[in-house]
Amino acid sequence: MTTSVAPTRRVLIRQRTRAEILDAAWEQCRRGGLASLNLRALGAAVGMKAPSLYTHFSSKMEIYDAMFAQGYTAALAALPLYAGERTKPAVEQGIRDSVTRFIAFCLADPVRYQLLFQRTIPGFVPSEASMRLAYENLDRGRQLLVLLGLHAPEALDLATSVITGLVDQQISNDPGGDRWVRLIDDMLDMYLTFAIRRWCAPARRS
Amino acid sequence: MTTSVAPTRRVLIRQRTRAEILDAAWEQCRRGGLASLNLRALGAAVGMKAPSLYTHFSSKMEIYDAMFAQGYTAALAALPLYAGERTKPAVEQGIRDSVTRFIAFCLADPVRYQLLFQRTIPGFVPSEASMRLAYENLDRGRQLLVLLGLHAPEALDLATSVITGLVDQQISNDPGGDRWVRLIDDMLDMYLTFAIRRWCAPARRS
DNA sequence: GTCTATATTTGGATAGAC
DNA sequence: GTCTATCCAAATATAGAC
Repeated sequence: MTTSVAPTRRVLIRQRTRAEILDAAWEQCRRGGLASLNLRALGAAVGMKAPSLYTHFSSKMEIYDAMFAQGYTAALAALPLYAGERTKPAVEQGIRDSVTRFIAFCLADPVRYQLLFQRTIPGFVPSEASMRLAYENLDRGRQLLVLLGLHAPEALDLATSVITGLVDQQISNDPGGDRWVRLIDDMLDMYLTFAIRRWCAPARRS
Repeated sequence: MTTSVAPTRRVLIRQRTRAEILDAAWEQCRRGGLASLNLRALGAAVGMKAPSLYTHFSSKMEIYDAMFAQGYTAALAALPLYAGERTKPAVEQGIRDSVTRFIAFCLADPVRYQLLFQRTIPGFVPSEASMRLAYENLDRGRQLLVLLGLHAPEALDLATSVITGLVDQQISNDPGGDRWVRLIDDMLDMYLTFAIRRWCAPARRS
């Protein structure tokens, strides 16, 4: 316990080196795809040899895990909790903004999207700490829907489904373009109209 | 030209061997993931050594390509052209059936889905012949929507987006379960209601 | 904390005998 | 057409010197 009291200069340097390595790792993945992460090249990019990386990360998978945690932390930052009025039109607009921002966040870095939201790295299993960030993220989406009166778990599942569907198609079939991005407003109209009618039970009917 | 007149016994045997290899390749991928395809193990599975595979396929990527073509051929078979009545309710039911069948086809073999509909194998680029099968598949979806009066390209893009979104979420977050499969009918209600209102211009407006 | 050297594994592909 | 023998090229990870 006493060890963490004084944030030594040495510790700060280590943290900076770690951050540099992760930056280089992102850069390398963006260029060659998520699976292309390579310790020799990564070492070279930060001016060291591959074995030296093991001073900072105990394995390649731990690097992926740190990237995973960074990505979800960024996602949470991109989706602040809604703090506007609680009137229905305001909340609905808040949701529209959040979803639009979330999709922009995803498309801004397809490799990050792949790491965070698809299961594509063979041996990679996120640590518990990282998974907590992921759950927190999903929960933020849930809270948004609750503000609209959408408490049903199905409402959230359908929402994640239409959002990731749109992002996936955009990335897979029109990378860098806007063929699906253009459909965001239609998608939101479609989803909100349906979800509110289906799960918001205006009076007491099922 | 004259060479293809007589389908020799030798040729038939070659075709059977090819088919055996591909079956084993699917099996191997289903077990270890799409990227796990390995020529030594594949050879062993069909009772030969790795180099012998090169008699039948000129490279590993050519095996993926053959699997890709097989997969899309199966997809086309799973989605026969609609041949029922042309009344609107009948056509709409036909679409619902087709989509439901298509989703079942996708979920029946997640590895196949990954190969056909996601970009996940590093160096793999489908051949032109294989791509034609992929386009033919998409076109079948387009034809279905046209029967409903949905000619807008956006209607097709939104449809592929909601369908793949549902499949992706099911595979990624509840493999083998039905958490998203249960939402198929809701998803169809949502999409069809919206798409018809949005793009079917009942009178001459917009 | 970083290096050199190396172990270890893996896996695609080719040459040439049979 | 299939084999054995090999080549070649990654790439992760460890040992031990400095």
